[in-house]
Amino acid sequence: MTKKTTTPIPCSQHDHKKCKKNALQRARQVCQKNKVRLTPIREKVLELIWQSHKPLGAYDILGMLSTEGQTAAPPTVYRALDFLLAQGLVHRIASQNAFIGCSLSSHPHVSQFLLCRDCGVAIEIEAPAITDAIAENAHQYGFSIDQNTIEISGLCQCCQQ
Amino acid sequence: MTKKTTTPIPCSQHDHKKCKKNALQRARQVCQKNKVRLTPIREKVLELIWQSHKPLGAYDILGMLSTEGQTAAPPTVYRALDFLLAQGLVHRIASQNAFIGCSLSSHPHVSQFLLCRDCGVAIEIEAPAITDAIAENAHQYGFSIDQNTIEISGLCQCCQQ
DNA sequence: AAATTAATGTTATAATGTATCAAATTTTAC
DNA sequence: GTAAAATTTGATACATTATAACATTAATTT
Ligand SMILES: [Zn+2]
Ligand SMILES: [Zn+2]
Ligand SMILES: [Zn+2]
Ligand SMILES: [Zn+2]
Repeated sequence: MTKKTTTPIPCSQHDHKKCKKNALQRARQVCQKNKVRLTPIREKVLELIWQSHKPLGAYDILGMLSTEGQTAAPPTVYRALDFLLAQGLVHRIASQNAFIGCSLSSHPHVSQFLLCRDCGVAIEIEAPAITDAIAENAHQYGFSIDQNTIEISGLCQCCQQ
Repeated sequence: MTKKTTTPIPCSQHDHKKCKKNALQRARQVCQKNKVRLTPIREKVLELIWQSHKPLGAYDILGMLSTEGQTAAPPTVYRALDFLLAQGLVHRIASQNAFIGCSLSSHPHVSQFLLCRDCGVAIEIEAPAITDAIAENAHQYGFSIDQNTIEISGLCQCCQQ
C-alpha cells in the first residue's frame, strides 16, 4: 500500500525540497513504467520547473539552462516539455503560456488549477465535483471530452491578507 | 419582458445571419449602457469574429481587415479585441490563442466553452453546476476567484458520426 | 558490428503580442 | 463656438512564444 501523498498548499510554508524530491522520484517511476527515457536534459528541465510552484515560461527555462554552463536553443526546451507533457509530468498553463510540475502524476487526472495573480503560485486541485459537472454538461450537448483546461485565477489565501 | 435567447448548437444548421445580427445588436446595447463607443473598427472586428462560431486568431482578423481595403497593423486589432474583451463582447480562448464572440453578452457570466477539435466550433455554455463546483472548491482553499478559464476540448455531436 | 531508432544540436523562421510616439478624432469646459 | 483635454487610431519597431528542417550524436535492436 502506498502512502497517501499529502499535498501542502504551496503558497504556504512547506518542505519544498521534499516536494521536489518526491516529484522527481515519481517522474522516474512513471518513465520506467511507460518504458520511456528520462534523459539528463529532460530531468534537468523537470527539476527547473520544480524549483517553485509558479509556472515557468519556456524561455525562463531556457535561460536557466543556459546560465548553467550548458548551451541550449528553444527546440531543446520545447522537446523536453513535450516529452514531460506526454508523460503527464507537467501541465501547460494556457492562460500564461507557461508550464508547471504535476503534483498528481502518479494517477490519472484532469488538469485543474487555481492560479494566484499576486504571488503567481499554481495550486493543482483534484475536484471530482468539477469534473463531474463538466461531464454532465458535455453529455447534454452530446459532446465527448478529450481534454480539460480548467484555470481559475484569483487570490490565494496567503495573498488576501 | 425580454424574449428568451434560444442558443442553437452552433455546429448544427441554424440561421447564422440572425445569430450574427443579434450579436451586433446586443453589442450596441451593451456599449450604450456602458457609455463606451463601438467605433467602426471595433464593430468591424466584432463582425469578423461573428462570421463563424470558430475562434479566430488576431492575425486572422488582421488579414481579413487588410483584404477589405483598409490597411491595419497588429495594434489596431489587439486594441479592438481588448475593448471587446473589456465590454464582455468576446472571449479569449487561451488554449488556442484565439477569440470568439460572446453568446451571452446580455448578462453576467463566466467563460465556459466546449471546443471541437475536429470542426473547430466553440460552444459557449452556461453551467451553474460547474461554476458552483469551482466556487466550492476554491472556497476550501481560501481562494478568491477573479476569472475562470474553462475550456473543454473534444468532439462535438456532429463530428462524432 | 551493422542497421535502426531515438534523442539532441543548430539555424532559421513563423506566430503571437506589446511599447512607443505621432496624428487625428471626439468630448469636455469655458 | 472655440480651446483644451481626453480618447482613438496610425505607424514603426520590437518582444515573446513556438516550430520547421536538417545534421549529428547516442542508444537500442538485429
Ligand atoms: Zn513545494
Ligand atoms: Zn496534474
Ligand atoms: Zn450562428
Ligand atoms: Zn460569454
